[in-house]
Amino acid sequence: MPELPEVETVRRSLTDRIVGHVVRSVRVHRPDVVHGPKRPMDLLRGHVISRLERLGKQLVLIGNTTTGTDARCVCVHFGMSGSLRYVDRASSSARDPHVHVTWKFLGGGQLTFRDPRRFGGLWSLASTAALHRHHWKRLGEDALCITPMRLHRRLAATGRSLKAALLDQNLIAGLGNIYADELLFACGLYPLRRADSLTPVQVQHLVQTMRRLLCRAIKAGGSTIRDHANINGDPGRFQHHHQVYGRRGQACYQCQSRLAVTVIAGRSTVFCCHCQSRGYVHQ
DNA sequence: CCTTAATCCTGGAAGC
DNA sequence: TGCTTCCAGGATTAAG
Repeated sequence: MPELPEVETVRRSLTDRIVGHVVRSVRVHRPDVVHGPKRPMDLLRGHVISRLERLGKQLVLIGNTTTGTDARCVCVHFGMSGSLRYVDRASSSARDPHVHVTWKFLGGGQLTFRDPRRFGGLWSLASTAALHRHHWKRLGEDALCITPMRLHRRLAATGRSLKAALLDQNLIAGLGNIYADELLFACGLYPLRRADSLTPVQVQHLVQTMRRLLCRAIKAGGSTIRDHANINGDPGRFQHHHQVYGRRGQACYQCQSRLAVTVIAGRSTVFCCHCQSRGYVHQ
């Protein structure tokens, strides 16, 4: 379940491998995974990869034509089980039924998009302007860029729980179930507390803690629960640092009390009743 | 407009 | 062992 740190891990390592390289061919094995025009030239065939950008959990491959400057782009949603894999030289192995798109580069490199559960997909866009004007129009600010003041403004505008608000990509982009739970624990905040009840100082602490958490996770190559891996197949290591995610019923590392679980916005939410009550008034 | 719930999908784990 | 059932969840869409 790639969230911001996992996608950023992929962005950085893939940048090193494909920026400046020319896409020689594109094969779409499952057309329904691609949204928008899906001919090879729409998916960057004949383009040189100029850069890779990320907003929240979405990664975009930006290409320039070898003659012009206007850039097509391919936006990658990883969903639950999506992954990108890069090899310098493709080996002739039996086709993986979960590989939906393959790019081949001049020089022999090969990039594949694999997604067994198919919650993810690719969006083919004519330009970065189209990306920002349409595809990313409603997406919130990136979790690593948002300022305390701007997050406070957005949280203050919703009556939902803090957990539900943090998971809403239109409010803030990048957090999923893992990092939302880990963040709330790190801040000592009760997940069901109303988002609009946080003071500016509390949001400041939230943002500071969020940046630290996400940066530590990126340094560790993200969290590998089941599917996430870097482009060479290496798993992340941050799952060993999780305090609450996936630990329902186990002892809190801080106070040893049993971690509770509840469902918020359709997602199981693990938290410590004792440690996560900061500023919450019980009724 | 705001919020919640259902939907998509497969592989792994748990239960019998 | 082998079968069934359940569960995980990001983004979109529909419904309230």
